[in-house]
Amino acid sequence: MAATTEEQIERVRELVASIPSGSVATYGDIASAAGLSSPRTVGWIMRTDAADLPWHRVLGASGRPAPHLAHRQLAKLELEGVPIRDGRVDLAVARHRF
DNA sequence: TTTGTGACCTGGA
DNA sequence: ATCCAGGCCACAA
Repeated sequence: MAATTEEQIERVRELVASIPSGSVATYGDIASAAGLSSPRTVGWIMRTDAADLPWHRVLGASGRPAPHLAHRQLAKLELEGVPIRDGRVDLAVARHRF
């Protein structure tokens, strides 16, 4: 696969949209499942063309999103029933398996 | 074109 | 546990 194509972006959008409420996924998992070359590309998509997607269900591998979003993410996730421990998401339980 | 930046990941100190 | 360095890909100036 060469550079990122519309198909890849579409795939990522589908994956993010397919995450059920109460579950979360990591950038690395999405990148791997979508066939992207690097997890960084997923972050790029989120920033540019994922405003209408449940991006708040996407976290980093550390179970903690970016600093500026963390506040919002955790609040929404907690409302959806995602297990949060000490400001960190319990990936072992909330992680969605594709 | 080159450079800097970013909603990342892994591994080592 | 946290911090740093290298690798990764795409974009804006």
